[in-house]
Amino acid sequence: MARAPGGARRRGGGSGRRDAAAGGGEAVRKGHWTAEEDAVLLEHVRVHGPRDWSSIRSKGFLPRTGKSCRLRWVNKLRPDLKTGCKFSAEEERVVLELQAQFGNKWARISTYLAGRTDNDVKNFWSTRQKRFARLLGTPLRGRSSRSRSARAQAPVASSLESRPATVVPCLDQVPLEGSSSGVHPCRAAIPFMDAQKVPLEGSSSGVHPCSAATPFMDAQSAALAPYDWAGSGFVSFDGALPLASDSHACSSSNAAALPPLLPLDQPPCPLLDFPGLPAAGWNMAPGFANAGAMDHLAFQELLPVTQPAPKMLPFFGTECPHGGVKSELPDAAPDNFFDDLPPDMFDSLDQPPPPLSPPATSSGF
DNA sequence: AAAGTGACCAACCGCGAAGCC
DNA sequence: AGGCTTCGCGGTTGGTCACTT
Repeated sequence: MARAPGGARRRGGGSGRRDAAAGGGEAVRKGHWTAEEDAVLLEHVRVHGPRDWSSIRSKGFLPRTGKSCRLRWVNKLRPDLKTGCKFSAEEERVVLELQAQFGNKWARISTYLAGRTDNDVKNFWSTRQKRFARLLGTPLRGRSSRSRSARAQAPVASSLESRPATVVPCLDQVPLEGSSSGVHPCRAAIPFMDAQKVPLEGSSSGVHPCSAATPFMDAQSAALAPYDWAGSGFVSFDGALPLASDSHACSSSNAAALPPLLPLDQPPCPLLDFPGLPAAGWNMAPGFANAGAMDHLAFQELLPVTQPAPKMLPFFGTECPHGGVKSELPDAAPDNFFDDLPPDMFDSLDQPPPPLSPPATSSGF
């Protein structure tokens, strides 16, 4: 949703309050950022890189805490962000699957989504949870489940994350469009898979999810997952999306003993080359053109970006005028592709994930 | 047209981890 | 080793816009 530029709105009303309390006497500005502040921050990043946030204030560049500066950079000023673009169906799918895999590790999840921040993902998920809660008539614990008016009347409860033993909404009770009755929730819940063919955990087939999932995707589903890693075990149904640095490992005879296999340990590194970058507007340090989760690495090594990073997630559709992309999956994958699914559909898979081989260190973790 | 509500978004806070001295 | 500082993350809050009633 296109919004008034930062600074147009003021949190708490007025022209941005100043907290004189924090710090040693000097007022710390809070609230929305002005264009001038953004410019100062950008200049600081240009010169020093996305680091030394505290020095921004200590050196008197901005009356903002380092924390606030970092947040502003990460969420709004980073040049590789998609701003103003809703999550596409594919992004939505990725979020769902990674959330099932990682839980509410938004920062981690966001590394797999070009141009999306943890805040984006978090907000997206939260909104989605609320939507489903409403659809299912199963109020979420916590603020998210309440309408604004209700919010004002009730104390804030626990977070979404702190839900107790998960109650997986019974899909039988959910009027799923096109869902076939009698299908195991795991099957029904994943419409882009051929529900009848997805091997269930504990099935006697002995088919490793890695090798099993892909071939069972129907043609249309496959078309919806054009990213290259979709074909190598992107989806698994044994509780967690597997991670694997070597997709060939899936074919190993002792596949069951293998670490998780999701071939995502190469996070969409530096991500997209966004034509909408303000590259011409401000001089980015070398390596910043594709700075993302790799901010620090990119800057530390000052890797010149000699060629655009591959578009890791080209399926997101056409580019938005301001640098993001619009979903372009008209009929096959409507934007509300998952809208008919219960919010906790992956909760049944949300068991403590097996020890993951951490994503490649290049991911910045 | 106004009120109510949902969706989206920006930014804050608290906490924990990591790094430094 | 322990305290302090900085940074990063997840959760939460509150504002605005858009849509519905």
